[in-house]
Amino acid sequence: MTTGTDAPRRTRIQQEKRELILEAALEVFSTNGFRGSTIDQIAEAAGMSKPNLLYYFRRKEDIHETLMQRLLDTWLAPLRELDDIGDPLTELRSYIRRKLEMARDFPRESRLFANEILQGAPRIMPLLAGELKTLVDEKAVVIKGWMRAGKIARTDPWHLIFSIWATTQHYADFDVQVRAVLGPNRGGDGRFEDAARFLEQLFLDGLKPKG
Amino acid sequence: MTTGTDAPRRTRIQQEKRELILEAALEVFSTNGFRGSTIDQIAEAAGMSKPNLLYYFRRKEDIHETLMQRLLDTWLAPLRELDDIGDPLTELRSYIRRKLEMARDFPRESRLFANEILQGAPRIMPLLAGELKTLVDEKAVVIKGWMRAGKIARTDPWHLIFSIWATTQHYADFDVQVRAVLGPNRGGDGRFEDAARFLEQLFLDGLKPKG
DNA sequence: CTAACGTTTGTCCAATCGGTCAAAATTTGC
DNA sequence: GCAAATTTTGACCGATTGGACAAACGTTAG
Repeated sequence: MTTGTDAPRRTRIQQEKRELILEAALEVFSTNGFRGSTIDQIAEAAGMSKPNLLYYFRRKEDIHETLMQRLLDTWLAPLRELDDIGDPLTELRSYIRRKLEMARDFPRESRLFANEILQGAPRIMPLLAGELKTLVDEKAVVIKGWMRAGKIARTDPWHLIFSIWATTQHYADFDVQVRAVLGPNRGGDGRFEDAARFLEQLFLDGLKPKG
Repeated sequence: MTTGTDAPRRTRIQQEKRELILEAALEVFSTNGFRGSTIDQIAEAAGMSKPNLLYYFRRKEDIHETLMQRLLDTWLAPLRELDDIGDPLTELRSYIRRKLEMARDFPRESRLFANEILQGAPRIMPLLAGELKTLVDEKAVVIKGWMRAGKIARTDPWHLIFSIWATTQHYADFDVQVRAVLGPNRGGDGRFEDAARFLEQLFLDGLKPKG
């Protein structure tokens, strides 16, 4: 009731232009943060005038809000897919791989999310303590089951999920640093394959020598 | 020559007030980002008027620059300490522990750094490709030596360092999310001990069951 | 006391910001 | 073609921003 009608009933032009604006806003917001971005920047990136943009989104915050709502769904999709069918280690390995692919293919989304969290998540705090916590708690139960069954080592499921998030999203959020440190040779397109190989080994075997 | 005199020759009051301003600016910048922070906010946090603040730092950027320069040194100190003396696994374990303690004790510094990197590191890019890369390459050689000696498993030293950075700084940069997901019970002060235990196990043994 | 120096503040400014509005241009339904 | 509805724009507004500046304040050495 508070967020307007369920069926926005938009024209074809409205849908296209709104999509154009959201795409431009993702680019601008993810690199400058919310307060660091201006409506003019977004309008220019979308190829339209500022008043024209404000015809489709009345306030700057509306753009950001729409962007965040869409983002969370796609962003949590890989975790939702983590299921009890199949081998646990394989399941976890493919979750890590999927998350790393998202960091590679959707770095702007990752940075937008990181920006929001860094600043204390003022706009999505309820979602974190609600929807997100519920989902993670749910998956923690699944993982605990695997531990009880002796399929994976006993450890803390919540921190395990955190570590997967941290290591994979690092390649999107800290991409500049990763490329700078790896240098021109190793910092090229192959860095994600290297990361995938490393992470797989880390999460499966750790660092202790085989002997 | 381009950065003025080597000895700024400041009075006692100047040193104290500059320190006060930097402390206030760390608080403000780390929570709002550079563009999201105003001189007025920093001045108020430092308990002085805006023109008075501008008497000690002529431009907003000067405060940020001074802050970043100091930050990098202390931030990289744990990695510098990573040495060839002592047992490799112990050495790595204590590096992880030190980094996690820094995330716990200096979260504002971590967020300030994360903010800068997220936005493409416009102000410290030369440092990343220079000083930072040199240091990491140096330590990568040390780690490679451990691998050749059979002391730790063979893997990519650079990505190993990335994963330590990512997992430890996650508890500072994404603190709001961590606390929200862990909930009121487990999200209290004990979360860093839990994280330390988990990370130690992850980096040493991975997830494969012991059997 | 007073001159010199370092410190603090009130006032002001130009630029930029998010957002409004009425009018013009365009598309759409008939 | 034409009228209604939709889309686009130029001009504008008040608020906020980073920063300048001169005057005032305080302190200290002589």
